[in-house]
Amino acid sequence: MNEQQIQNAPSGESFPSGELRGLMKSIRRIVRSIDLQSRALARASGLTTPQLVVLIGVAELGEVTTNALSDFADLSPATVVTILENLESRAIVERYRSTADRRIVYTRLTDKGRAMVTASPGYFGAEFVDRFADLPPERRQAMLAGIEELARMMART
Amino acid sequence: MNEQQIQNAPSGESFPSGELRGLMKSIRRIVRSIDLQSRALARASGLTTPQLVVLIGVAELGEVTTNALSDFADLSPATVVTILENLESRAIVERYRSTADRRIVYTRLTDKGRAMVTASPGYFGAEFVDRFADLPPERRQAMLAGIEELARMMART
DNA sequence: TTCGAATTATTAGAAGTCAAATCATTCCCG
DNA sequence: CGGGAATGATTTGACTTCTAATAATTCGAA
Repeated sequence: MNEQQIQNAPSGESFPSGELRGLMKSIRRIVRSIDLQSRALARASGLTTPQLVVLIGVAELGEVTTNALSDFADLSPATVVTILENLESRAIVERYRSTADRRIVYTRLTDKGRAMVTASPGYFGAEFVDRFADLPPERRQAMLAGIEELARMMART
Repeated sequence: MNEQQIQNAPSGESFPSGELRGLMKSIRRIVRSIDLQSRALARASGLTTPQLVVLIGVAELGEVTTNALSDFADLSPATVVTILENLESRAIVERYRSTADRRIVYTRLTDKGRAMVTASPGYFGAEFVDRFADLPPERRQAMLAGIEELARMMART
């Protein structure tokens, strides 16, 4: 009878059993919303959300390694490679091996990539941004603090 | 210059431009954590997180339609069908058409499925559950409220 | 009654993601 | 020096998810 069974065997635990249920429900809604938003973004701009995150990573970090982008974008190195190959095939980024250490591959923006970053849409849909902007600042802060804490607690599992 | 460009053109907007950046970062960490946790869960128990969510949906809703499970699990109907076919092939659920309305396919647990639900692990890893349990109740509440609000705002976009 | 619209489920096809294995290169210690 | 360990990137293979199109059935209004 391990700790995880708290959801099925709630009695005597240190917090209400429904909390993790509700948390999973909210997370699933967020995950799906992000997925749908990413597909909509791709239809509209040609970039999925992860592609956009990686692209902005390249814009911010300059000449950057695959692993650094993996950390920045919270994606596995394998996935970053897939995304970079896609962006490279569209001439949005270019890649080249370091001469000092030939294991390392640097990625940087092309001119076209710079233009795309400048013109890039935001991560979120306009409806969401509007709703977010309408919240009182303290509500926004509370929300952000909650999400950050959750992210911190879930990572490194 | 549309609303979404707030992240790139922060000046004169109604909230700090970094907030959406931080929000996306947190969401990406959560999405990835859930994905990794789902894979770990699958290795340990043979069920991914979405499969477990659907299975619990069947357990709670009884004889249930594909669309009802789609709402419950926050997955497209197509994905629910994929998951149900998998669970059916493993004799965890069984499916049959309604005689009253032959468009409808009901799903219910088998005996094996009932046993799996009883023995099922929780959605989250033990480390997370422990950390969550250690939070003061008001922190947990604040976190849940923030996540729920975000989920509400992001859905229906 | 009948036929077009709506509903329910499914299939087909396309992307994205990760773990594990692998390749190339560099580091470092004996 | 020389060779095993570490590092960085990539490939392989499997899986999940979605949209769009399709099939089957039922509903409802003329």
